[in-house]
Amino acid sequence: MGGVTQAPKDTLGQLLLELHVSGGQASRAALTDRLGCGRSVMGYLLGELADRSLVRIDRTGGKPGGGRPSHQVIIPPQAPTVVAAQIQPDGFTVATVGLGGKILSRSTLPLRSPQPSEALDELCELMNSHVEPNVLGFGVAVPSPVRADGYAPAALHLGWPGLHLQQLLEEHLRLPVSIANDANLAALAEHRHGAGRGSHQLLYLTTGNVGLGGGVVTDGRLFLGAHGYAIEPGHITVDPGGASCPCGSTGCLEVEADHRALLRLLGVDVPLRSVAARIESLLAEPTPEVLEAVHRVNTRLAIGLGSLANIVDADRIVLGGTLGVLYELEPDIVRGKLAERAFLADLAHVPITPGELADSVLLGAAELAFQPLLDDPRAFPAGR
Amino acid sequence: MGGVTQAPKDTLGQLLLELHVSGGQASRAALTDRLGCGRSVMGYLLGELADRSLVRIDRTGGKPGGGRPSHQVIIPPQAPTVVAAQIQPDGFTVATVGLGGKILSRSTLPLRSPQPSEALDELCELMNSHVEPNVLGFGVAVPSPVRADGYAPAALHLGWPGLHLQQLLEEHLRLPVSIANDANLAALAEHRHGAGRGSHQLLYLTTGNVGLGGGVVTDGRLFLGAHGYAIEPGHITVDPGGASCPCGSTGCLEVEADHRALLRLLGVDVPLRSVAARIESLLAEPTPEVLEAVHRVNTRLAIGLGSLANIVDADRIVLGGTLGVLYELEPDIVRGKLAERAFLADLAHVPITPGELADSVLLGAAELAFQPLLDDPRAFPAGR
DNA sequence: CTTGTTTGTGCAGTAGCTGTACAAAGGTAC
DNA sequence: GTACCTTTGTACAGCTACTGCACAAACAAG
Repeated sequence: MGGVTQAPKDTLGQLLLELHVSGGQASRAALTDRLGCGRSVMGYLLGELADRSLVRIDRTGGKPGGGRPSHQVIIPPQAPTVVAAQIQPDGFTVATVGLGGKILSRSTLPLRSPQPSEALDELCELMNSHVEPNVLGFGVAVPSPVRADGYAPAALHLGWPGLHLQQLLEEHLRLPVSIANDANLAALAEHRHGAGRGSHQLLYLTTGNVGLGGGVVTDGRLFLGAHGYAIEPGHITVDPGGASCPCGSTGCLEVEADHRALLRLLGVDVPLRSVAARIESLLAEPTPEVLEAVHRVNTRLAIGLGSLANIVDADRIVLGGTLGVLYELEPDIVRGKLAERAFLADLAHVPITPGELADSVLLGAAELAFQPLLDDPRAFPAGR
Repeated sequence: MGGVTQAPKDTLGQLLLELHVSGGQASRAALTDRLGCGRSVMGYLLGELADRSLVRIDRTGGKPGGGRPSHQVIIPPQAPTVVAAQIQPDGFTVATVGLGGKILSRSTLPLRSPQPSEALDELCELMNSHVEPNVLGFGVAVPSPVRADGYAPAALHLGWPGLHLQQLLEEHLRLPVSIANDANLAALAEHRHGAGRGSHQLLYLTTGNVGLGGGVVTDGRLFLGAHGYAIEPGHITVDPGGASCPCGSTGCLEVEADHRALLRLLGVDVPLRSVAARIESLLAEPTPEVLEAVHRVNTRLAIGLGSLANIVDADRIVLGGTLGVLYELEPDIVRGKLAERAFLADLAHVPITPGELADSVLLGAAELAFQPLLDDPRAFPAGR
């Protein structure tokens, strides 16, 4: 976990972050405004970034508007990039991502071996093949909780045992590696580049093929807790007398409201890897039975949302994946149940939106790898 | 809310905070160690603090130990103080508190009028009577959620309507006023001066006469959420089919596990203001019936703790007030149930301790008033 | 009285801003 | 086209909050 808890130390990091979340391009005047610094400071800071080939200044364009037109600040092609990887039950996705959050190239690899060591070898080979001279490091998203030291105690849905995943990967990769939980990273990505932009306290929930994960982003930083395990929304109790959960508890939100719960209500049984696809096809043209099952699941979700809202006090809630689709089938119901459970109106009157990013997890992994650069751009080679 | 979310901006604030949590006295060498700075920096910083009469250096004493004995750094009597106030259903407590967290004087006032405006007039008079030349400001703890702008939407147990409490108090007080929720402030106080010292992620729960509140302290800062309403542990759902709660929901932890819940199980009915006292007397020599009721309540509490642990990932859990007493009657039961509900062993294997402070709420209110000084000591008048 | 260890001090130096004055680049009015 | 306004970038001196180094002070052990 590469310092995601640390806020940028100085103004320079803030500037680079601002440019990064603006998609890699912004007018100099707008940046000065958003940083709240003087114009001369901006000149100094941009000089520092330019020394490190992190920005290029375009002195021509700019929209008029009365006075001298502002320069455009652009992240150039030779700026640093990172290699992001996503581990999924059925395979890997690897991508090269540039500052600004743009995916420059991507490749996928089906999981061929159930043995972690063999599978990781293949993953590392693919990741290494993405390395170019300007790659800073690797970020890896894992469908498992991840401890601050890089240990993944239980990639339940992969069938892997507890592994010192970061250490294992570092043995095969020659650049710095950071790893974290996939749902946490998706939350971070939606905050930086998606539906959570500008939020001060973002609550994010999502479902994959199985399980229900999420994350909280407070003032731009992932809420990681003491060990890195914070925000396991799938395992808050929504009904102590409910179904038993593989985690050992009963009535967890995950067993009551994830994709499998929905399929169970419908009496559908499909293999793990095609759960999400099946859900999607069912929701495309929902029958009355499907809608009723959706209603049951949404009701459970709203109970969980209520508990979370009372703890987190979010100013935005983003629902990733098909969770957003389920919500949009009956937003008023979910909002109503949330309002019942929320302790105060302010806790419930929060914008709820589906996620905006198709590759939130992958982009989040890239954010993880970019974080050291954003935290302290000056620590990176000043080059010519 | 006076900037409790802001970490000290500079090293000077960190130093003053370190001295503050050390009880107002520490050796210069120990401080240098804990700040991780050079000895010359410490000299410079102590000079800055001395210029502001915030410290006195005692060059004599010090324990030997091989080399030159280290000076003692002491907060002198003329250092700034604050006036802290606690609003309770049956009256007010007001105290003058010094740096280091020592209560210098205190007074109480029974609540004479059910009218907020009259009651607040009396409170302000008492608070003003505590003002001396070196008082920096006021901190007030309220048995209600408090919004970041000082609005208290529902002091349910006082019977007061929503009030712009901070504004109302400021009209009668001539020094800066900060207000916040009492349970949040108790959490902050236990972190700075009590059972939560040194914790990076503290989860605190407590009960008063009625209700169940708490707070989270992350890296030394109160977790306040988007509006200031974060961490209402009393209103997470522990049983959707459970008793209805005045908040409009059902099966809230508060109605299932607070003091009234315990008395309800025992068929005892006493007026609000004597609930806590009655609980205390019952627990002093518990009968088998009392123990059984305690068991029921502890079981509910553990369900809530499980949900909270899975979200917060604390490295310490502190139970304030009689919650700590209930826990200590059967710690293994609570720990066991928590382990069942926690998603991972690391989330449950957390030290659980009763609170250490008799006046946690009052001390927390003082912390609130001290915060601007700790955030930026240089902003306060230099020279003697 | 020497040696060793730990601690405080003086002072020159530096990074990272900050403010001010001014120049540049556009539009608009006449 | 020229004068004038607005907005923006630039140059440069100055400042604050550290940082590092060399050295002196205070004790204990021998």
